[in-house]
Amino acid sequence: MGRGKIEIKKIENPTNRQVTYSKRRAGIVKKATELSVLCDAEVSLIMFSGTGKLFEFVSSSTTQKGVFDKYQQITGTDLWKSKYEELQAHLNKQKELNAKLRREIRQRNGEDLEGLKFDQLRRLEQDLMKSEELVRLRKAYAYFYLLNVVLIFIPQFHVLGSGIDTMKKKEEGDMDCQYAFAEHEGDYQSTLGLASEGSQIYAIRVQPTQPNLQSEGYGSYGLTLA
Amino acid sequence: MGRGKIEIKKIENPTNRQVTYSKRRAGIVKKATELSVLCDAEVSLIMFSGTGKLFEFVSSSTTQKGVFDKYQQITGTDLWKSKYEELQAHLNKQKELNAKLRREIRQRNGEDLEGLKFDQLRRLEQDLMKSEELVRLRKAYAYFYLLNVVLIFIPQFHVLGSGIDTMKKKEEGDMDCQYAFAEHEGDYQSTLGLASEGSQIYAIRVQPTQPNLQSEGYGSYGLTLA
DNA sequence: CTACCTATTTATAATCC
DNA sequence: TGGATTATAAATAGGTA
Repeated sequence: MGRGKIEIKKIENPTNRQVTYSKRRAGIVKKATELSVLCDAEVSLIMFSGTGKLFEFVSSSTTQKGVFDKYQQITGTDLWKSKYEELQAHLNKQKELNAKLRREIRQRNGEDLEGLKFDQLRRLEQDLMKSEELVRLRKAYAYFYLLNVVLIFIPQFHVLGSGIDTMKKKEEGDMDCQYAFAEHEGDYQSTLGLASEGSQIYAIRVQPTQPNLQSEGYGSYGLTLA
Repeated sequence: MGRGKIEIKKIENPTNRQVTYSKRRAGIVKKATELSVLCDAEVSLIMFSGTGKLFEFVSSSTTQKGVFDKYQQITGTDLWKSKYEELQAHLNKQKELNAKLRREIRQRNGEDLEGLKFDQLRRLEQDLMKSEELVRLRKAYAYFYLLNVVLIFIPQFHVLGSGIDTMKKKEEGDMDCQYAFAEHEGDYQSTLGLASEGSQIYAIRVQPTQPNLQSEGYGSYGLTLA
């Protein structure tokens, strides 16, 4: 080397250390190049200086990825296995969940019922009936909405039967409005005297020209029972 | 180096090449060690000989995985990106699908119906009714099964009404059995004269002591309409 | 293969610009 | 920093065991 023997231990002076690093780095890269050419070997050399700066060399016949793939293949370990496995496990869970959901849908669709016992089938039937009722209720909402009618839900009136007649009888009841649909743009004069069977929905004519009678809740309108 | 200047090109003699590889490999590993100690650098050196044999060196302060993670972090590239991205994309698709399935279930359960229009709701209602019918049918099967009755499905009889009376009237019909439930272990004398409303299911008394009358299909029994 | 030997080439520490 | 110089240590080709 140079003027006097070198002790192989960390150079304390940062400037000298950096200078030595630059020189020796060039040297080792040259050695790596020679080795790969002379001996037809694949060589990968990666170096980080104390400041974190990267220097690398890799034989022209390959790439860093190529070297590492081969490295992992030969050492028989996948260094990123855990990362991969975690993702894979997550995926498998999702797939499993998916299968369950699909099965549930099939059963709710009247398919794939072979495995179910009488009691389970009875429960499923009741479930479906309940759902049907909810959908019907919602459909009624949607129907009125289509016809530009504001709907008021009055939960206190439990079994009122259906139709406008019952509604008229209960005109003086405690009308604690819980839901009010926003009005549809269009003809506010439309009025409909229908209600979903067995539910507490009433069609109410909107009179937007009248001053507000109520001012709390989800917006307020001048309302009169049709 | 040695006796005379060396030309930096592949050594053709395999033995000499191998010898040179061994010597220079030791040399470069020594250089790498010195570099990492003297200059406090992280060094990774991976070599494959022409025969595929692996030699490696890595600074004691780190590991090959550590070096490569840092390498990828600094170069800003994930060399195994595609591998993970593929998996990740798959996972995301599953999650998305999952959300859709959940939504469908919720809707079939009468929840989360806000976004649906009248027509969609009507379709959903019809779906549910159809499903309910199927579940009811299956329930009837299960009920008869519970009671140790063998059921025969006769698809040709389309609208027969319900009950044992109709069945008796059609006793002479073309009975092309398509489905036959395996008998339940227990009392073969049980007979039930009920059928699921509007479907073609009949309860038939099993007479296992009698010789087989039919021998094709899913198993054959001696049968008499109850 | 590994170890040693030795003539030579290379690498490089110290120094200066 | 970045080269050029130079004295000297290290590396190593080729050989032998």
